[in-house]
Amino acid sequence: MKGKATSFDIAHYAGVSQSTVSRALRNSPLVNEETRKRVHDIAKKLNYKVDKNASNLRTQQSSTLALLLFEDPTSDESQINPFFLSMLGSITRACAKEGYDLLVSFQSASADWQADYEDSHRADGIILLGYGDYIDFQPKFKTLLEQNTKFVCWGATVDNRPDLTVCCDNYGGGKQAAAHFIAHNRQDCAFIGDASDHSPEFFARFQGFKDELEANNIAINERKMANAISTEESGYHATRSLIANNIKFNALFAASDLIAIGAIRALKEANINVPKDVAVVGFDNIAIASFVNPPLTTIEQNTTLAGQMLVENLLKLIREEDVQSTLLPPVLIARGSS
Amino acid sequence: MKGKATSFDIAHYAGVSQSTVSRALRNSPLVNEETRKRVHDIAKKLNYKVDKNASNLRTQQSSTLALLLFEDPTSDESQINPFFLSMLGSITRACAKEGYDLLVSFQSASADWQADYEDSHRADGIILLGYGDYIDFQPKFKTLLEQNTKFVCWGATVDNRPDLTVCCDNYGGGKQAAAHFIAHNRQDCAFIGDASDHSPEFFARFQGFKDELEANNIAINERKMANAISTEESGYHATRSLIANNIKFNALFAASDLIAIGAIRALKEANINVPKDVAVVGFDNIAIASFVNPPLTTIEQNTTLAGQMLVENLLKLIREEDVQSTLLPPVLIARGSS
DNA sequence: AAATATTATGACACCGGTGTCACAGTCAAA
DNA sequence: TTTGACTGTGACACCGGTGTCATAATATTT
Repeated sequence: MKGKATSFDIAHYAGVSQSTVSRALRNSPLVNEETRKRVHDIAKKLNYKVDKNASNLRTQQSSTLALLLFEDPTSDESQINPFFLSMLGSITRACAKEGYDLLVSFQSASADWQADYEDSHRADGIILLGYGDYIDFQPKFKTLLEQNTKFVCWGATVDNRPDLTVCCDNYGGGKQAAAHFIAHNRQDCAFIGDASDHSPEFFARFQGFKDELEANNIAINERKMANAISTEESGYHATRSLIANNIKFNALFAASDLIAIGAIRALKEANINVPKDVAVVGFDNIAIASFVNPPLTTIEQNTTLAGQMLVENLLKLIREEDVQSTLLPPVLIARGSS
Repeated sequence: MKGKATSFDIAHYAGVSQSTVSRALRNSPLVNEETRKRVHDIAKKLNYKVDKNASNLRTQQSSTLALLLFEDPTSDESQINPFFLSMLGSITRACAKEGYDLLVSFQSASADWQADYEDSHRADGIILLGYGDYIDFQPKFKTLLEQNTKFVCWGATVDNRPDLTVCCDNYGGGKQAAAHFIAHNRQDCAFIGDASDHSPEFFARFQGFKDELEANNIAINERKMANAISTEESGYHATRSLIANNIKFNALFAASDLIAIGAIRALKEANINVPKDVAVVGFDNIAIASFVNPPLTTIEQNTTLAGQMLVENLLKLIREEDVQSTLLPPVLIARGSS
């Protein structure tokens, strides 16, 4: 057999029409059981596989979802944020479970990616995944909505469409971090992350943290805050600058685990003991967190659930079913760093 | 505009035939520059995107590669080996650079995955990625070859087809580990991993390690070897069993970083100091390695390069160009654990 | 001016399936 | 026996592009 077998080849061998082959292979109830079996057998023998392109073209759908990963533009090119990798893993699994393929693609937030996947029928829907400056995204979200492109995003919110967002209750997570410090009698708190609204997730974490402190009559000093993006390097430098400015604190909430790990490095370097002098709490619970020294206390995001929800919600959107806004509950994992 | 725009719509607005639109959009030299521009402008205005399914169907190729990830069947369902995640990242990037999309899929080694991607024209070629029991694969490799399916694999070797394999020089890496121990005067070596040929990569690492020791007149005692798969848990238990059997050693080579990290946990628990009492060397240089305590000395595999080579070689195969067998040089990264 | 080459375009078959419609054959109800 | 329902199948248009061939219009050569 030269080239791949087509349904016509099978039709030929089975002595039926190509239409019948197509129906038989999709187990249409219209075909006779005996015919169905014969066709299936021949298909197997010829190692026949339905041509996805032809089938997708006709049915106008692809059984494929696209995952677009937006990385922090300033982060190190060579390493992907482990939190996203973990999400990627869970999304892949969730897709497989639903019988969908997953196209993975890295994008820079500024690029002209909108609808490049869905309009071209490469994918039935898009999952957007990224930290960072989602402000750039709003006009693109608008375009996507206008085109009726199906998409969900992690973290970022889309105006008036809470159903398109799956995210962790960052605000609640921030509160948990604060409550944890208060419970351990650490009231002199620092925050490292991005407290501006450039990064809505970090912002919400900070907001929850601050609100909980204030609810307990503890103010957070602006000088005890430093900006960082989600890398170890950035956390390290931010913390160093606090230390260099002789800022004192006995508790540190980092907006992500990578930041926290960098912070711990800076603290150690300055001979500040963790957790004795400064308790540190991170966010994400990436795999590394439990292996650093001391093991990192952190607010866990359930990536398995998150991936599932992203996929499920997206499929609902595709099927034009109702979708609820999805907030996942974070859980504080207490370890040695606090 | 209801529904997506097609090339006919553009043809209509541009006052040319659909054929010309198709040519213009692909910048065929056959079309007049002025026409080309006009068509492009209208396409942009209508937010037109070429339907990939139609185009792929006609051209019989998909500009897509499939990545099949085979996980250690016994490993924890919820976590993906960080080394693979890192590979996944670099493969994704390499694909993007070459203008290919990447379909990602998790598979169990035993499943009936062969050719499910390529024959169906979902992808032009397949990348196989996995540790573990590649023995199961050989018959499937045969099927793939018979079908003339293009594929490359990481680690595993395919009979008589070294060009289909990209892998790290595991044997050389093992030698480096041994040389490192010898240089630091640690001659009483243990090995944790799988020294059987179920796992060709681990086996090669062990073989190199052993050969280098023997080249220096050091024998490795079989009792100082324990089996483990590539998880922290497994490394922990294997090491514990060595300790429980009162086996003594002052150097430990783990077949992967995860195993090494588990081993360190077991050693610490038994109050054996790393690196003073036992020097530990791992393999992979996963992200976690530099953050554990003590930081792990390890044999680095260059995942960026590996991903690139896998993609490049696969594309060469697809284009029917010659491919060389590719062995990547590992590099020992000395850190605190040795 | 005629012959030839070049350029730009349209018509149309084709890729390999899916879905609709028509229809022959069988069976049950009227 | 006729009518209507049901079953299983084939013919055929269709999805939205791509590639080939024919052809009209223009430029170049003889």
